[in-house]
Amino acid sequence: MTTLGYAILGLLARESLSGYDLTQRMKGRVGFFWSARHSQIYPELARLEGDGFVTHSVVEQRDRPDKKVYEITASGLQALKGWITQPPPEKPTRDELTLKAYSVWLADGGEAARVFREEGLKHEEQLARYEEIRARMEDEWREGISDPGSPQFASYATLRRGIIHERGYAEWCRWLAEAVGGEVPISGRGGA
Amino acid sequence: MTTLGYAILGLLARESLSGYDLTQRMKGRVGFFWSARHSQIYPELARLEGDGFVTHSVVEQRDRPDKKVYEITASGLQALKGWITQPPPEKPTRDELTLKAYSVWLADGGEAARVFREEGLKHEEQLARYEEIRARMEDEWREGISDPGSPQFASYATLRRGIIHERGYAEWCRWLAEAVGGEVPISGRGGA
DNA sequence: ACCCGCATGTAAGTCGTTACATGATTCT
DNA sequence: AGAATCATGTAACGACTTACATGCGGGT
Repeated sequence: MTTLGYAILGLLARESLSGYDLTQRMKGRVGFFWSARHSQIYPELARLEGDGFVTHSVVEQRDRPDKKVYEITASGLQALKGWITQPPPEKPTRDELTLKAYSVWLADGGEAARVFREEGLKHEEQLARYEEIRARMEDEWREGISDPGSPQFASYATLRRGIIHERGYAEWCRWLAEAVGGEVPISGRGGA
Repeated sequence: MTTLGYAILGLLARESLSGYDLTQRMKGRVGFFWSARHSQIYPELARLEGDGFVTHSVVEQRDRPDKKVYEITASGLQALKGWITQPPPEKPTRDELTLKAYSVWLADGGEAARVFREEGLKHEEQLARYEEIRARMEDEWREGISDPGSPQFASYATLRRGIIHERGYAEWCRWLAEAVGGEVPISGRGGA
């Protein structure tokens, strides 16, 4: 069983979805630390069905093309449950920006500062988006969030991971940009 | 040019190394956010040499097998410099533990708490190792660290990234373990 | 007529891991 | 004699990306 398989089961455990719906949720989506394209999802769904972890039923639609809606089976739910509490295999971290930092001593200070400042901004923006979602969650799901047995709690947990990640990354970028370049441009030349 | 190619050039810009030496430095090593096995490194070195980014010379050794020592060329250094200040393509984050958290609402609270507590410990241990290295760096490289034009500074920068990463990850694991399980076992049953 | 969103697939290629393969030298 | 480290490669496989391919229905 692949990790992608469990990612799909994790979504189907919450609600039945078509391959297309799954693809939408896997598009680098908020709070969900995995991603996949439709070209990977459709074959994986076939494999999951072959293993008896999901079943599908065709839903006919008038105004749109028909779709196959996938549902998790008891066997699939069992497999998913078993996977959750198994310690994950540790995979080496690969981060291209940090790799660039490893060679930053060779670069022009100003240019390097610009890159790390820009990347820092991206993470700050993502952080802001996450904080907004968090505010909405804490507002709308007051009970769910405090109940570890609810999917809302789990969503909140992954979101928290995202917030901590972005906060730390942004902090590091800002520090490094400052250290290599120093001077922040007084007013931009109009570019991004 | 692949990212691995730049990772190798980044190491060779600091010192000339053999494929074997490169492999040692790529074994999930401290402060260096990339990794590769020898089976990937040797072919990549051949490719880099074909592109004129590195050259090698055979060094004969009496007490050990001979080795090919690779050196970065002017062209290789130029390519590396150009790469550093290019914004990296954003790649989707894939984190299996966070994915597990997304389905944690289905799991037994105690078992889940154990997993996240254990993972948290691993990150705390890695953090401790990083902090130790940092202390030594700050002690031994006092000048290098404050000079953005020195490789020591760059090493320190990647190490800082590692520290922030581990700190954030450990914090999240502790929070989640607490939230799902609560009670910490008074005394272990002897296991890890 | 053309583009966009919905909907589902296959094929080719890249990157990385695991396994296969060989050989020298040193230590026990 | 056998294990461990140094040293360099190739082959098979799996995961993921990009591109190819098709078709319906609605809006401009």
